[in-house]
Amino acid sequence: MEKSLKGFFETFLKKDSLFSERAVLQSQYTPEEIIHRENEVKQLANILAPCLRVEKPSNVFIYGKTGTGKTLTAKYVSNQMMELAKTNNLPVKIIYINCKLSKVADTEYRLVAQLARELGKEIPPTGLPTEEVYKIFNHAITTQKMQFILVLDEIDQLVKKAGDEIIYNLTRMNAELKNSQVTLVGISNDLMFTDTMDPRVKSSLSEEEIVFPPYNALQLQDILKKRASFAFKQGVLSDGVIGKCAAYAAREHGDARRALELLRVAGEIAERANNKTINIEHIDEAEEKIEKDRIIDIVKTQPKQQQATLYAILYFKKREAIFTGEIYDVYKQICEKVGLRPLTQRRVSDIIGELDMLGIITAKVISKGRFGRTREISLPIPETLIPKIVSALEQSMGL
DNA sequence: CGAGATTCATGTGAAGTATACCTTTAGGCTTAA
DNA sequence: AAGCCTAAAGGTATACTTCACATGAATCTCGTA
Repeated sequence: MEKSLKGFFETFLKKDSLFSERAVLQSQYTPEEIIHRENEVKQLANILAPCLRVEKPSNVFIYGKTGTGKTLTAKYVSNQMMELAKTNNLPVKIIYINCKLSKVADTEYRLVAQLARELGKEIPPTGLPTEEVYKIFNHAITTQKMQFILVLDEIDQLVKKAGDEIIYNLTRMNAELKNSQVTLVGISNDLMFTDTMDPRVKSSLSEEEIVFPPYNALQLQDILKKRASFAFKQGVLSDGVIGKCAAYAAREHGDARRALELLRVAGEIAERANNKTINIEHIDEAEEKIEKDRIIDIVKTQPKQQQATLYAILYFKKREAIFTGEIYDVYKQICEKVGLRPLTQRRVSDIIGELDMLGIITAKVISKGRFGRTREISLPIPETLIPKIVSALEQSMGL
């Protein structure tokens, strides 16, 4: 056993990789230059530039669908500015926060706490009055005498969950600050979400707006080609692979992140299968794997109650439409089996809503007329994945 | 036959509760001078 | 006397419960043709 494992590692080392620089395809990677987004980069830079002269820039609201380069552009521009600020010793600080990473910034308290932590303050996970955390944050900002730019990614998630007062409070901070100023950059991929906001908040957040249109198939190809040339060794990509990736992604409203991921995973699959080149079939496989990993990951990291609820839903997998009441009955049985204290239907109803938000299930409120009113739940997940999710759930709940 | 009332099963909002965690404060004990 | 530790008091955020009311179309009711 030991020997064969050693052998495995040895051949693994000897086997030459298809990749020359895998990181280039990973989503956190920020390339040296951004193609097909020159305009947006310029716009954002123009808007934010005043802070280099220690004047307050306008707040900016950026929106566009997923994978249209919003985050990338924001990061790119902020990196450049930070660098410039550093070399010229300018008092500028940019803080980037992704509001979607739950547990990091999905309530007012958590967001402000996270902001304060970015400034090196220790904030407990609970216990302090939110007001107090604001004070700490305020203090941290005032003492540093700087231009602060807060980049709030996926801001729609935050507002949906915690209301728009947060943004109002943040924009209002400037009135009280003497030395420093705060500029907000909100990033959202939900175009409609500003409609639900208080008009005052809306207008203060979007003093400037930048819209990111989706990439078209050609632009996607350019991007993929560019990255692929860094990421892979020469000649490992078969003809048509890039085209297919781009086509896939273009179909999904021009999502470049997805296209890149597709390419990377396809590469990994090919490599693992000891293939010398990446073929079109690998792309199909990659597509499946990505979807699977994404869902399994979400499912596994859910709290127990959410898992139990989901398990109850999956119990009905064959049926098209499932109703809340049925789910709750099954859910209670599951709780008993696993030794979990069952929650009330009220709460389970909310949990179903949360699962819907996560995109694992689709829940729609319908009225069945004489037979009451309920949520109609269905699974947008491919059939083949369900057994895998079920076993992942069973494992993590100890069934 | 059709308009309006009824009804069902659950959605949904508000308010209350339990839990986990925080800071502050006041003793009580230890320690060093 | 000063310093440090601990426990109690007083406070908050979050997840959840309880209570009460809101919904909205299928079905029922009843007046009318």
